[in-house]
Amino acid sequence: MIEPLCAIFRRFLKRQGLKFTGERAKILDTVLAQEEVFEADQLLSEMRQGGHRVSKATIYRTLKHLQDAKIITELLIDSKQAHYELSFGRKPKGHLVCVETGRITEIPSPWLEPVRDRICREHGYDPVSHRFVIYGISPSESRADDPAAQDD
Amino acid sequence: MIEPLCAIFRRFLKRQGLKFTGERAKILDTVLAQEEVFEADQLLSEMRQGGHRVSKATIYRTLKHLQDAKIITELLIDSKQAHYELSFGRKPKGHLVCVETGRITEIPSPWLEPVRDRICREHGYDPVSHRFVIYGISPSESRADDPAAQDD
DNA sequence: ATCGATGCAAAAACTTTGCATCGGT
DNA sequence: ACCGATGCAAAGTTTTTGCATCGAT
Repeated sequence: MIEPLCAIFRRFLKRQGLKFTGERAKILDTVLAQEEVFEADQLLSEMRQGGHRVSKATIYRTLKHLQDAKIITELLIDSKQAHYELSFGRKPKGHLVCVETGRITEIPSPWLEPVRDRICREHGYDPVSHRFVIYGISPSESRADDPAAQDD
Repeated sequence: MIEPLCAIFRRFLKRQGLKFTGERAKILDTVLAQEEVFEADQLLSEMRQGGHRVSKATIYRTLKHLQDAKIITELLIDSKQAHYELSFGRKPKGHLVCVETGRITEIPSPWLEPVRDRICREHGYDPVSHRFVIYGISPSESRADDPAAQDD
């Protein structure tokens, strides 16, 4: 049986001399409800819709702790805004991003980890993590772009 | 013999009904002088040091055109700031980033392109580009972190 | 002469921070 | 009771935009 992430976060906080507050619990709940990649902003509005009042500042502060606790991971999809995903107990995934719609699809890529470790070894680095992002145009979009494509 | 990038940029601009100005020429020169990954800010200060006065706005506007012209590529190293590198006529590279020093090393990874194309095909996507970034700790840094390491 | 380009400063978008107050432990 | 956490608003960063003027074609 799996230990709930809530308990894991709680333990992490205690170890750091930090407190497990109602706000942090609510934020973690909202994070756990995310099915896909999410942003700070999105959490805020979902929480407000759910009738929970939390400040932006607390969201950002908590996201940082969740990263330290290895519960979420920051992705690098674009350089304007931070994107996160649940990562606890999961192998790092790659991401396929549609440059037209912004849609993000996870792609399993277990073979990347050995590659990363080999490259780090070659450079004398200690591996920490890695990101693999593919940009493409999703099916419906590329068809719309192509005047030669016949749809019947 | 290789056509100078300046001419390529000029042609690109003309094709788009845009103008080749002194500022754009200077910015391209400065970009071409970059040996590694660079940022908008860095270009600005290097140009000012070189006695060229350009506005931040023009730098950003020109960087956008240089990307459209495929002369530079925006990397995704962190979500705070845009990083660029010269990319004209080069295969996409991966990047090894030291999380302690911020140092960025290019890593050739020609095998990623076929992987990208296969994954795109599987999802019905048209491939556009990809990014592969490895985070690690560079040799001297990881030694400094490790109290057991003996250096003699 | 046209119409895009420039510089400046203001605005925007995202994230961080200072401070008084609140609340876990 | 202590000391970290919160909310708010202000400040910080990076990037974008409006506008009057400049300049390439």
